This record gives sequence, C-alpha cells and structure tokens, in this order.
Amino acid sequence: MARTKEFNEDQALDKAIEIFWHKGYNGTSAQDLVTHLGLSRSSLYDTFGDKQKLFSKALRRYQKQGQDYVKNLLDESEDIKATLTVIFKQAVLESLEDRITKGCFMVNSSVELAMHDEEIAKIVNDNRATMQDIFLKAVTKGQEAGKISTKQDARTLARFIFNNYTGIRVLARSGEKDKQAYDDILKAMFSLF
Amino acid sequence: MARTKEFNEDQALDKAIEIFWHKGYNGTSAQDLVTHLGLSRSSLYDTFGDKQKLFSKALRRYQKQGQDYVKNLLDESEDIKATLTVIFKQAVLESLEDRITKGCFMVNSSVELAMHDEEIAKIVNDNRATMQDIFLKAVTKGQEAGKISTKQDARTLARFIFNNYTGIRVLARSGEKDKQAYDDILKAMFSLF
DNA sequence: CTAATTAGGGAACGATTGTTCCGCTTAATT
DNA sequence: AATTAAGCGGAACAATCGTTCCCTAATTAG
Repeated sequence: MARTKEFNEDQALDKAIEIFWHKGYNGTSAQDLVTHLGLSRSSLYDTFGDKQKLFSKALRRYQKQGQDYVKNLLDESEDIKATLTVIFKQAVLESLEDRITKGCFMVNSSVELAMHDEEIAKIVNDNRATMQDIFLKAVTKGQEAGKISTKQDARTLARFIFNNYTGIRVLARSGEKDKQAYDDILKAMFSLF
Repeated sequence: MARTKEFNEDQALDKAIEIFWHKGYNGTSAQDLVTHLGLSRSSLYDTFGDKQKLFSKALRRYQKQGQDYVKNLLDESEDIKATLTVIFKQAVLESLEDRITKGCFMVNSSVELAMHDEEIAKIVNDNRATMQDIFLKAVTKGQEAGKISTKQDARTLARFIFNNYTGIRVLARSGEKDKQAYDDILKAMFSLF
C-alpha cells in the first residue's frame, strides 16, 4: 500500500547507541542524531517518537546485548572464576583500546539520567537486578563446584563484583590508560574468591 | 573607589556546587544558575566568566573539601582500618539519607565531562591521583602498624579502595536505598584488609 | 492506471540556550 | 561634594534546541 523504509531500524538504533553513549543524552542534539543516524528529521520522529523515546529504546537494546553476552559466557562455563576473569579482562581491554573512551553506556546513563527520568531509572534498576542475579547464580554454581571461596555468601560476592565492574567503567570513562591500574583492581578483587 | 559586592563569592560557589551536582553541567541552564545562586546574570558573568569557568571553579572547590575531609581523618587516625570504615559508612549514610540522591559531584563530572573537556579531565585525574595517594599513605601506615593485611601491596589496595568508593557513589546516584546492598559491598571489601 | 498510504527531504516553529550590553545605583577615593 | 569605578537588574542578542508540518516521492492494492 505504501512506500518501504529505506533504512533498517535496528541499524539506526545501533547508531543511536553509539552517539548517545559517546555524548550522553543532554550532550546529543537532534541535529547530531540526524547527521549520525543518516536519516531525516521526519523519519527519525515518525519512527521513534521523540528524543527521549529513542534514547530509552537504544539503552534497552544496549542492555540486552550486554546481558546476553555475560549470561551466555557464564551459563556455559565450567570454571566460573576463569570466566569472570575473561569478562573483566575484556572490559579492561576495551577500556585501553577505545580511542574515544566511552565507558559503559548503562553506567553513564545511570549517572546522567536515573534521578531525573523514571523510565531510565527503571532500566537502570532492572539492569542492576538482572546483572546481580546473573552473577549470583554463577557464584553459587562456582561455590558448589568448589571453585569459589565460600568465605563470603554468594549474594554479597555478586554485589561486590557488580560494584567493581561499575568502578572500572567509570575509570575507563575518565580516560585512565594505565593497564596496571586496572590489573591492580582485578588482582585485589579476585583475591577474594 | 567603587561599589561592593552584595554577595559572598564562596557562598555563591557553594550554591553552584549544589545545582551542578544535582543537575549536571549540560542539565543546568544559565537561568537555573541565576535563580539558584540568587544573583543577576551580569554579576554572575562578571564574577565567574562563563558557565564552564564557574563549573570548574565549583568542582575544584568541591574537590578540596572532599580531600581535606578524608585526609584529615586519616592523618590523625591511630587505627586506619577503623577510620576507613567510618569514611565508607558515612558515604553509605549520605547515600541513604539524601532525598535527592546526588551521588558524588566528582564521579558525576568524570562521567559527563572528562572526555569532552580538558580542564575537567585535569581536575578528575588530579583528584584520582591525590585520593589514591592519600589512601596509599594510609594503607602503608596501617600495614606498618600491623592493622592491615600485607597480602596485597599498598598501592593495589589504594586503587581497590578508590574503585569501590566510585562504585558506591554510582550506586547512590542511581537511587539505591537498600542499606544491605551497600553493607554487602563494604563487608566484601573490608574482608580483604 | 489510479487511488491510497507511507517515507523522506527540508523549511519552519516557538522555546530556550549561553552570553552581552545598557543604564542606573552604590560607595570608596579625591 | 564631586569623581570614578564597579555592581547589578533586566532587556536583548544570535544561535541552537527539540519538534512539527508540508510537500513530493515511492510503493502497492485494487
């Protein structure tokens, strides 16, 4: 009956993730979006509603990608401690390699928007709950397999892991490029398991 | 020779800290500043230059206040571990009490601006270096007094402490009000000393 | 081929942005 | 008391903000 879209919505969303991640919500203008997504103002607003709706849709997509990545690795893991090391070393690698250090889109959004936007607060809180749950299940499995110390209970460790992950992402966002700084944090953290 | 200012510059700076802390740099408009600081546009610009200069001056003031607080406590401390507990418990308390959770102005600014503004990046990096140095000296003292485990070297612990502090402040900013969540992190963290 | 419907380019909107400037007030110095 | 320099309230600035609207292009159903 009508014309077909000339762009792929998910690809556009990935572009939105990129620029919001880099510049933040308030730092990204409508013009930035038009330029970076490569589609017209009308297409942008017809497809996504408004800036806020586009942002939360992008953040949700980012959330799912990140969670799937971590969950899959841990679900299939035989050695939780080793897999956690992989995950954290990967985060460090990204932090060191990124020429424009973007940190973590979720952490950035927590800090910038969670307290001012209920929708974003929901996503952030849901993300924290889900991630801690993923870590909780993994740690429990690791403890049962005797691969992780039972000195601390699983929930405590899950929260502790998440907290250090957050810290590392902020460190990355602030531009730290000294590998030793990250490795020290990881060393201290993993010495607890 | 001329008229005297009707306001105190430091008091105005404290007001600026408040609103920038709460709303961020991009989220705070010139009108917000006029309203909140209670002085006219002309006075504001005559005194502080522009928005960016006012912001970095406010952030520097905040930095000094925070560093002095931690440094004084640790310098005068006989029991480093106990003093660190006090500092972290205080941060948790603030996080739980604040009706509008502002997190940490320095952390917020790192995330929002460090990668886009060289001046802010300088402040953030200087703050990290200084804080880690304060922790380093304290941990060393604690280890020498046999109050802190020597399983990890002092620099590693200093970075680790700073990382967990950052994480907790992000947690606060995202609105976490469950005391147990903070206490778990502290428990895990202090179990390393 | 025509009618119907959506996509998309781009001009245009009012509101708000950060900043400047003018004109009057105030107060210390001469 | 006169002079002078700065403070200050508020109007005004151009630029940019997020958003809407109009008009033509494209596509498919009938």
